[in-house]
Amino acid sequence: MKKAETRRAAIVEKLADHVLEHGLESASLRPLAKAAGTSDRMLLYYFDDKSAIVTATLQQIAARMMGEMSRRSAPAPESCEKLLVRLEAMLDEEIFWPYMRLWLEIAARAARGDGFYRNLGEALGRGFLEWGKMQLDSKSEQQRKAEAAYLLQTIEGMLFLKAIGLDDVNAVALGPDSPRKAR
Amino acid sequence: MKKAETRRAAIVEKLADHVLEHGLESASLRPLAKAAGTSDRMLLYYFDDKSAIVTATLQQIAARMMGEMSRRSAPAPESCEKLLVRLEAMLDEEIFWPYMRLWLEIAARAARGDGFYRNLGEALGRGFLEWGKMQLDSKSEQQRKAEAAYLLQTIEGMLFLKAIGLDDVNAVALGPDSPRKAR
DNA sequence: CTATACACGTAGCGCTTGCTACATTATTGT
DNA sequence: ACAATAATGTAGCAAGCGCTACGTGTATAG
Repeated sequence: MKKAETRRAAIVEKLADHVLEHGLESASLRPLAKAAGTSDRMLLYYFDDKSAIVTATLQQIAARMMGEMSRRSAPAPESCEKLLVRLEAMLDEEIFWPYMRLWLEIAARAARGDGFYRNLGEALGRGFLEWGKMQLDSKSEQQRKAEAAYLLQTIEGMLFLKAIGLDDVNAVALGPDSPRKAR
Repeated sequence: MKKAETRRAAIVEKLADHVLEHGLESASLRPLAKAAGTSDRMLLYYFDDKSAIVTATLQQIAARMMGEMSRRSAPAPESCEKLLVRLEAMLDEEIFWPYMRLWLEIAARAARGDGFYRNLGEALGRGFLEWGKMQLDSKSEQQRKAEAAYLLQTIEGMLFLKAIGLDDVNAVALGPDSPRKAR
């Protein structure tokens, strides 16, 4: 009873580690089971089917990510530019990269029309918007919304370019000659 | 001799259709062969192995995409803002969506460290930068570079948000209250 | 002490994956 | 016409996929 839940939770922890390291593509039952120190048979004993396993694992990962994010919240709201600088720095922290490349995988599956990943992606995206709004010291609610949206769009663009090895382009796009800085 | 090349080219056309519609994930030999009206056996007769098939197919797709892009080049260079509007419109053309979601898949694989997709992604990204530079009427070379980078980063951000169903957020991020528009 | 529910191993099913061995038919160049 | 070569069909392999049937040991409740 209680033991089952404990064991289940321990398994999910290890599954989260594995998925963060190897992605969804290699998330098939036997490798997952091995990573969790059990068998495919037992994974399907603790969970209904594979999709339940993936759901629980991604929930765990989302929780971890949320923890990392809130640990990096500013003590007080700040300006959009300053927040962007902090987000930029986060993207370069190696701790975030596993989450980020997984995030890309989720987006790719959502783009293919998979409803599960589409809903998940939308929820996580809107979650970020809420987090962003709380960090911002915008003048109006309209502006708060617009700035949060701007930040989300921008860091996703940065994520994408980083993924394909164009970090230098990111630097230029945020540099002094960019329209972002032109005022 | 010539017949072989012709047949090969015809096959690649159909493979490109299939990959554009169903993505790389479902690009396994037997489905591909079926889409091309042949057998897995014959695919491996015309190509060395699966990776050669994928390479040829993606080359064909890149060529098609390039055609669509150049067909939409402005007659004369234009400002960064105007070009962004045109790119925004392209992203909403249904004809581009198959390319865009495939583009996301490539980025996701590149982020996972797959060298093949990393190189491909970087090459395509830099190709876009060149295209963008040619469309821009920037004042200096520095600015041309920065604006092209800005455009690439921005449309990738838009692509990402569109993928997870946040088109509304895109609209807000480009709207009047966004820092992008702040004088 | 025994009956029952839980926990887990072993083995396998039917299917798909990339790829190959072998044989056969078409199409050539001479 | 014939020999060589190109093109294609049939079958199958070993591995991996999600999932299940069936057994067995073990803990616990009556």
